[in-house]
Amino acid sequence: MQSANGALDFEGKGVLCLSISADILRGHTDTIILTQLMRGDNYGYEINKTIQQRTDGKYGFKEATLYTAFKRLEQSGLITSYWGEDGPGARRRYYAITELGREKWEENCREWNATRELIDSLIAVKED
Amino acid sequence: MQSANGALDFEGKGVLCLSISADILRGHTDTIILTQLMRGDNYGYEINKTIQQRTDGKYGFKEATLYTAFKRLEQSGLITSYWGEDGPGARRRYYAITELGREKWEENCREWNATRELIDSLIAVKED
DNA sequence: AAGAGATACCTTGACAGGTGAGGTATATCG
DNA sequence: CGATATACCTCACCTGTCAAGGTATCTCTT
Repeated sequence: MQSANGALDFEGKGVLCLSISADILRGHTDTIILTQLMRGDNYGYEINKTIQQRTDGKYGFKEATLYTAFKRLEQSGLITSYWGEDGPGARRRYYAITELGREKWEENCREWNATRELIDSLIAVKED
Repeated sequence: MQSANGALDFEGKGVLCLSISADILRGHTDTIILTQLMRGDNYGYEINKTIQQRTDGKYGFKEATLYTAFKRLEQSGLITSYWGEDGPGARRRYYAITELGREKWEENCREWNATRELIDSLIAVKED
């Protein structure tokens, strides 16, 4: 997954990425999406835009990544989905986090804290 | 890659893992290995043992992962290898970090710092 | 001398997540 | 009417991880 220059190219489909290689974010995709849904029901396109805004355009999911993640999360019972009311623009599929999803989110956050410390200690060049 | 319970099982081949799912460490493998080599030439088995010691047995590479990583790093010109002198025990293949490897290591460390902040901001449930 | 166990390396096939490249449909604006 | 934005979806491919196998050497025990 790591590209030749170690970073993602700046490319189309409404997604902006730079500096952060895909493999490093891998494993956080689900947690990031669950986090957005902790704030309330939302639909894919909007979730991704929020993420891009929050990171000043530094990061966003590729659409394929996003929708496979939704599928995976729904099949795992962490989220549910429903079609939004017919409003203006294209139809929207809304997602809602389940109780199981909330538990998973909390677990993932704890795991992230542990991981941060772990990696910090493993990429530090120091004597034993 | 995420196992059913979201964590790695505690299993054989001299590797101890718990709590941290594999996908989360993915992308840091190369950096972790390069870090060990920043301290001096070393061989695979020892590198892995050091990592396990440093993490109090919480993390270690599976052997297959380790040796594929060495291959990948050598093919990318980030490390070189040579057979150790015939000493006691089995033969050892030593690895040394190259100048390119040092540059990559520094780049990866910078990337890690950026990633940490990024994920911290993305898994925080707060208002805009 | 035979066997167990630790050290040390390696390969193969399967699997899962990310994603480029394609697609569909609707609404708005010039 | 065409372009653009919104909004969703699928497929094939690539890459990293890893279970499960393997080989060889040395030491310690029986």
